[in-house]
Amino acid sequence: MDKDKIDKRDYILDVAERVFSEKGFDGASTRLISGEAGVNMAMLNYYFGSKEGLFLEIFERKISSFQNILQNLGNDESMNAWEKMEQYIEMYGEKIVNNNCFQKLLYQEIGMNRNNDLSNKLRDLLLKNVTELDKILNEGIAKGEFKKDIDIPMVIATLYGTKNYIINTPLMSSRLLGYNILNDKMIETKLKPQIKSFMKNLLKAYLLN
Amino acid sequence: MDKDKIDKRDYILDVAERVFSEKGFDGASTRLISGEAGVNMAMLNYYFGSKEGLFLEIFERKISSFQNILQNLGNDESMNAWEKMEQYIEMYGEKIVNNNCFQKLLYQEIGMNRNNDLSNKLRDLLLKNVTELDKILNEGIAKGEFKKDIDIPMVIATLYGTKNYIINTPLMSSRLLGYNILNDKMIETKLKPQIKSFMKNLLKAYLLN
DNA sequence: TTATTTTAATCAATCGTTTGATTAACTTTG
DNA sequence: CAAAGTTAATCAAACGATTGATTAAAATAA
Repeated sequence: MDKDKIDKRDYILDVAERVFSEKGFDGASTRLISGEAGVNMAMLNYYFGSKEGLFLEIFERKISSFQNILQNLGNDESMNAWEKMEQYIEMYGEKIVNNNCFQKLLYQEIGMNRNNDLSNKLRDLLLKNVTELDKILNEGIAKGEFKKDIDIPMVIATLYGTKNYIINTPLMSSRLLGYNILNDKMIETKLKPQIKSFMKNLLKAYLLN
Repeated sequence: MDKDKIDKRDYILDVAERVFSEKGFDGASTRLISGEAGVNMAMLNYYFGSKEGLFLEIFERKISSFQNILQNLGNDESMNAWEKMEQYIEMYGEKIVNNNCFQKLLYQEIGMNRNNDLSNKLRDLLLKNVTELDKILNEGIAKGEFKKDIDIPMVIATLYGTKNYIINTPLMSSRLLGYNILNDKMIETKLKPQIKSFMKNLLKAYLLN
């Protein structure tokens, strides 16, 4: 059946996403990925052409869902700039737990600073999200909600940098925070509320007049 | 000469540090490192035992200089907590340019979350730095300089996360900031002042009463 | 000489990929 | 309907290339 074929492709992508994020691109061998997925090694090349093709598809699968989530927020006229920021932080806090290993994989690849098609594509994708945030911050300045001298690029770097620091170095962060952030329940009950609350307080103090 | 031998060892370490941080541990083959350093491949194993031994020595070379830099600050009685924070941010801003590729290599390895001796050693080292910062923040709360409800671990994560985000994704950050942070002159004249100034303003707004 | 440093050649292991054969399901033909 | 043909899916096996590591010989220094 066609359905089964799609499911199997998707299943391989699921497994590969996990293995890549655990081991990195180089560390995740095609033998390991195919082994974990319970399929023959040759299937990876059969379905995705190459290891890099497989890697690419993992990201492309997510792109569409990334695209329009933030655009609706940016164009919403019923909220002021700070309310949009709060909403942005809420969504961003949710993603930490939901796309944990995808986010890690994403920034791991970007951190390599390769100049291949894949890396450039990923950078463009992330910059699209950044542009939405940039729009909100500029709107806040224009409307007099935010201080005039705020450093927009640095605010963006802070927002994403703090999140990445925590989820990319879980063994460090767990000792820093005092609880195990590799535990899903801890992420849900402690990390998510903590990071949302902190970011709102931090940016409220910095942005608002 | 013994001198030359030490110099050559050190030179290999310099080159390896750069290559590792550019390509990652797996991506940096012994052939590439030895080629860049202009020495025979076998020299790496002769001097450092193995590839991992070489990797380890790169970090061990830096550890001693890391140790006591911050301790002097923490024990200084002539400054109040916020002045110490400012001083901390100054030193932290300087390190961005000075130990650029070492910092990158450091967090790249920690991000792997391996459970070998090396990774555990590195985590302990970083936590030592963190402890100093923790001390300053607690002192500020105790003395009534800082708000009582500040989130200390998250402040630390923000400080290091923002820095790492910028230096680990230079191609992203350059587009975000509007200038090329791979250019040393740009780092010196623009990035360093900007990140120092921003961090002081951000934390001043969040920490101070 | 003796001891140390450096080299080229080679090792087994692993990498991503390709191959040719086989299976199963669907389509076409008679 | 049944036989023949066609297709995609899957497999074990092997490919050439590259990996980190080792060797024994050559070069250098003491």
